[in-house]
Amino acid sequence: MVIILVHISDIARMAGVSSATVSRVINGTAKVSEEKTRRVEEAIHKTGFNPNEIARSLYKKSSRLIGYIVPSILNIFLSEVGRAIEDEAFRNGYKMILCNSDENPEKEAAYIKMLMGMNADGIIITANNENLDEEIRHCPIPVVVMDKNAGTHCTASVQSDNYTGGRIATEHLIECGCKKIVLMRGPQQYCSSKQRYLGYVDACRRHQIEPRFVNSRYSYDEGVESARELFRRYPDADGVLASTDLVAFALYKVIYEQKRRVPDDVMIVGYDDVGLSRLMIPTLTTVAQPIEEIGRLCVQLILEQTEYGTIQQRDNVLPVSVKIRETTKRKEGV
Amino acid sequence: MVIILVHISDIARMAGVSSATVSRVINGTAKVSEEKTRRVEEAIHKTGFNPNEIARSLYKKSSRLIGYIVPSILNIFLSEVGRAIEDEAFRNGYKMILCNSDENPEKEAAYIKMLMGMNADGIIITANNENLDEEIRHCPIPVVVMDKNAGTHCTASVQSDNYTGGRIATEHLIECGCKKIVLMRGPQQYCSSKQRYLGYVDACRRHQIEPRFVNSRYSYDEGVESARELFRRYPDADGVLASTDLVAFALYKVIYEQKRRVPDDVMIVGYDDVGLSRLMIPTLTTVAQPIEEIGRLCVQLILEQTEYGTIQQRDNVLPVSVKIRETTKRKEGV
DNA sequence: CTGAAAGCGCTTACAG
DNA sequence: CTGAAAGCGCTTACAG
Repeated sequence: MVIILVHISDIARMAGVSSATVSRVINGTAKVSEEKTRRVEEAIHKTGFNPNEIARSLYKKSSRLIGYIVPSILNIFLSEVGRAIEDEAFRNGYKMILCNSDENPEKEAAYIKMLMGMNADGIIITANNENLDEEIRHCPIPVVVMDKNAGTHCTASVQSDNYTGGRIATEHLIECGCKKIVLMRGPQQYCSSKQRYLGYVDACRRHQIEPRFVNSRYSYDEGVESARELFRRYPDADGVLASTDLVAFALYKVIYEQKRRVPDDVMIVGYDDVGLSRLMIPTLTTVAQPIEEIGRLCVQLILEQTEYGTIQQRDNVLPVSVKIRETTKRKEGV
Repeated sequence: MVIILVHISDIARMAGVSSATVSRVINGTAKVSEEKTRRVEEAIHKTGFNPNEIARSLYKKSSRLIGYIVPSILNIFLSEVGRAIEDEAFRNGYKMILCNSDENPEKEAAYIKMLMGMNADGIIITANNENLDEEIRHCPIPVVVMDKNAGTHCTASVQSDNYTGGRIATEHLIECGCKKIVLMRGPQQYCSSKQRYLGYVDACRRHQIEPRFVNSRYSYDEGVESARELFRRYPDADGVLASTDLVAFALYKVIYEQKRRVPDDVMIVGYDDVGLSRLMIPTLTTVAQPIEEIGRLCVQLILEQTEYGTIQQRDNVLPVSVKIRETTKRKEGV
């Protein structure tokens, strides 16, 4: 089957006008007489003409494409943010290119270069690359950094209030009556983890509780290791703050192995509030990041920069809250 | 900060050659003298020149972009396939545009139109849209349909062997000694679900077991409903085939509520083998779809069609296998 | 081996 | 209001 592509010149010929006029009708960029408008619209309708975006992009220097660069979409939190970004992009006529970097700086650089070459309108990136700021120094398109502070060369940053997250999670456990609270502390080179740690420590201090922690990365398997270490070092722990919901899930496994009861022996608070946390058994109390809003704001910032050439607020910190579910419960007599 | 974009003409001037020669050096499309090649490469290196892909696309009518249209990336299986697609695309210098359709035909159509307008090189779609085939009839770019049979107008299809999946899952439960096996049957308008059902029924017949089923959609919440109905209708069920791993997870919840023991009272087999199935407690026996391979093949088919204008095998059915974990166990004396 | 020229399919000053 | 022309930044016949 041969499919004949129709171009703007075909429409022009059919409607007896110039290509310029057709373009004006399509984009509404200038007044066109009613009669010609009608003829153009008819021709477009009849042929199913779909303007070539690439040609338009070349002239406009904008492809209405946004790159989302993350370690991996297999990380549920990043996947949920990606969904939110894609939604907001779609609403505004943009498309999202998904880029999994595996935290590999070369892959990140390759993607940034690709996106630049494509006249992407913006990049949303979450990376732990030391050189990222240098990397995007010569990037002519807006770069929004997610989940960390804005470097010198990026356009803006969006993150949630990790300090408060760490603090209120701890306070919640304290209110529930926990005395031996242990933090599964995420990698301290991530400023999100560092902030949560600080929030945790401050809450402990304020309530005269001794801070304890084990280091924990964000993957499930490493979560299992950390959880084992946790109960080795703190066998009497009665409250645990997991670094993510997935790590909390890993913690469940160890708790199950050790036949500890939740929440009676140990209470648990996760972090992120991904969809999964509501499904776990027992359902997981967790610190909810405003995932929808994070995604929406990242896109909005890019549109703002593209449209006005500047941005109202460069560093954006979104509020978090504790979603109380079955893994925490106020103890009798507290 | 002003970023000066360098163009091919700048390189040409710096190297004292024509743009054509620069292009030839970059693309290796023709012999260029050593001396000029050196000068061009030097200029490119010095300026960090990054060719404008949009301009190239316009001429080449290929943007090296592949669209992945799915109901939602929040579906873990689709997210994992997406990761595999993106990997394979990256390896070949392609980028993936992620499109969540929410099973909304209008969104699907909008995305297909967008992708056509962008000279995308291919579309990978999984949809249950009756009119999809008509939709892509006038689509000049290759369309690979995932998880269902190829319609008349699509380029190719990729799916795993759902009939066998249903059959071997059932046989596994039978071998484990289950007598009252219930299928949580996915929507029968999906041919994948239908095939699994047929495989289940055939396995039952062959072993003189009566087929039983409850209808179940693919979401967690609907899974919970179906699981409740299941034990209402078949309180003595000793083996359950869940329609997906996520539905199996929903089943866990109901089983937990009803204090049934797994695998002693009920054995469970999931479907898909998403990462989550290995993390569940107990770990889930499931029918593994070759996720990596599905993604890779979808991309390969598009490249094949793009490169050769034809495809070796239009309908592709990939093998499945049972991954045995803790939810099934051979009963004593079987 | 190499350059001038045409062309990819649009959009927008410019002139009327 | 409208069209002819130039231009977006590349690539590739074409001619030498």
